Amino acid sequence: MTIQDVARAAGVSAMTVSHVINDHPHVKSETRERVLRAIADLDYRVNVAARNLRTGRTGTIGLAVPEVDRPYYGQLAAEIIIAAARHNLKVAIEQTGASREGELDALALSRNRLYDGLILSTVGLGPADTDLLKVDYPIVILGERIFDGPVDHVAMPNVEGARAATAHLIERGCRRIALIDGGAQGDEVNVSSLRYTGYRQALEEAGLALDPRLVAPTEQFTMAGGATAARRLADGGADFDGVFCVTDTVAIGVLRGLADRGVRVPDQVKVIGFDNIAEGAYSVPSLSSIDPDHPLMAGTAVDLLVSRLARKGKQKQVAVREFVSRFSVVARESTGG
Amino acid sequence: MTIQDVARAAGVSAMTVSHVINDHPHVKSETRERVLRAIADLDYRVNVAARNLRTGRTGTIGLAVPEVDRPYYGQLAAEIIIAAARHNLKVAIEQTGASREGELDALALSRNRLYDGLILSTVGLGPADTDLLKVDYPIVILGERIFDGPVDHVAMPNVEGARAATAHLIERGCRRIALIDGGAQGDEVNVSSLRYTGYRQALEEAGLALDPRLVAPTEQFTMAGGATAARRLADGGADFDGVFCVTDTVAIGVLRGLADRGVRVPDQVKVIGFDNIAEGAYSVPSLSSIDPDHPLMAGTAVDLLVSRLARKGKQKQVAVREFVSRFSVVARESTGG
DNA sequence: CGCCCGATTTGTATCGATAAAAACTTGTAT
DNA sequence: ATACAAGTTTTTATCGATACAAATCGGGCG
Repeated sequence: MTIQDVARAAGVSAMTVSHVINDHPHVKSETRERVLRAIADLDYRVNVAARNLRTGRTGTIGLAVPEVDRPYYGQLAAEIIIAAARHNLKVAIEQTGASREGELDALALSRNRLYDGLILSTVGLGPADTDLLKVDYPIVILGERIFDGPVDHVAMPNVEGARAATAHLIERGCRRIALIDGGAQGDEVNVSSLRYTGYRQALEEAGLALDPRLVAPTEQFTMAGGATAARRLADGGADFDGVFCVTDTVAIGVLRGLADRGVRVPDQVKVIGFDNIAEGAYSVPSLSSIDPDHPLMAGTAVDLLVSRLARKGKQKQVAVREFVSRFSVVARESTGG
Repeated sequence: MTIQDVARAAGVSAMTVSHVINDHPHVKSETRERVLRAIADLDYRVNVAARNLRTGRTGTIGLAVPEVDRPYYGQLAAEIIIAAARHNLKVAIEQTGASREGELDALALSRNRLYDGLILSTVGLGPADTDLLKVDYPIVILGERIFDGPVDHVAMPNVEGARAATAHLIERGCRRIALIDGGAQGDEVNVSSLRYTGYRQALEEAGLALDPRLVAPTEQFTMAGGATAARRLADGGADFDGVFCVTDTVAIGVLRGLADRGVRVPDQVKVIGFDNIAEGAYSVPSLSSIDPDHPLMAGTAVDLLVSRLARKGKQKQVAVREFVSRFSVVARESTGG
């Protein structure tokens, strides 16, 4: 079942069929009808592999995220699929396992031309990998800027959001605010370090001291990690009345960890996260958070990618673009009372 | 940068390069070395579109799920990606939006030969669509059996699991057990109706009457739907001391809805879900559930698909296979006390 | 009536890899 | 030395669609 069969059935050439399929102008409507009928009769479908080979386009973009089963990334993926569909693009999802190698693998796959472009949610790649991003297909990085990277970049307002989250706790009466983050990893600039900065700034602005005993690291941004960190914090003896968690997923784990120790939220301790994942609206207590406007981020990431896809051959000298999303504070029960 | 360039650089023919790439035997190791060096020097990558066209295989399987951002499907997708990787297969995720059209679209895409096979998590397709599944590439259905469908099928032990869940509530002392499910849709066999059957059986076995006022429908299997149903139930005046929810996602919404009405879980009402999603272990209270062994289901689905991929040309007369997973009851706080 | 122009249709070459089979090597048995 | 088998490499054709360019058609106009 090829375009040739359709051509034969419709009594035209293969090229005419191709023109019909691709909505080219200059096809008599009577001919178009005949071709369309033949296509329907034979139940013909284009062979995308052949088309890809000839055109060099696949109509698919790659999305590489650490893990699809983490709510944040699942929701991000859903948004990106929606945004890509607006441009008639399919999305193939890669899991990088939050590792540098996984992210490099994702880059390598695009080089196989499986995808026309790649949206890469980085966690593991660092400034040292800048060179690896100098490839001949479009990339958009979702996450922290890779220093001087040669690619477009969509980021959250990490510092400002974290500052607002912490300020929100202060406003609600907290004075001894714990931070649960990824721990310092040298001088690296990442989600954790940026949000730590925002936390520090907010404390400073309010004239509150930063107590190192209240900074609890968790290696993984998971519910398990959050629960463990919260229990450790509660067991540590240091007094605290608020917790800012590096992500909502961690925060949900923290709510659980505090419940394990009989700490009442928000009465004794108030909790706020970052990301505004859907689950936060349904936890008990419901979770206050920073909403970085995911649909906007997803839409922007796809738009940036698409604009470079279009500009394939010609003037590829478009300046690297940087987009930082906006945010809003979503106050729910966990900081109420 | 093609295989020809590599051949030239290595001083061999394109076929020899192809043999090296595909690990064919009968390549002198000295020649292999030379080719590999040329590949590395030129940083060559195969053009998968060309390979796909020639071989008719894409190395990618499709996974069509209602929505990736629902925890159950996200976790399922993650498991399937892992299982597929064991067979060197990539997974492309489609969202069907839980609609019949979306599921049909996913089928159509495979017909475009974008994928070698399809794992389809059905919600909308019914017995009437049996014919549409008679296609020339392998399909595995994840979900309820489409009556007499011509394809392999992986299911959960819905009736037995639901019965066990309800029995668990009874065992913990519940006597007036509510059900939150998808509502009856005619005689259709689906997740909702099967789990309803299990619920009914368990009540019967325990000699408890089925009170229609305790059967609360929710159109969507979402947290929002669960919360709404729970609030309606609590407001309805009918007395109840247990709730069996059709899925964990709904159950988490139910926990929220009950909290909204000041109903204490598990003191006043015990709650159990179905699926054992990761979030259930971290909710407050943590959620009891039925664990249908997702890794086993995902692995089986991929294995079934792969076994048909291998048998492409030859004897395709392998009987349709049916796999029903096992389950276990996971008791947590929501049915404790 | 012949010419020209735009609209419509078609022929040809090609994208890059690999299947199939032919051709060439080498080693070994006769 | 000769033939043959096994190992190694190359030649040729092809997968199915589309870019490009050329051919054909159908009025309108001088």
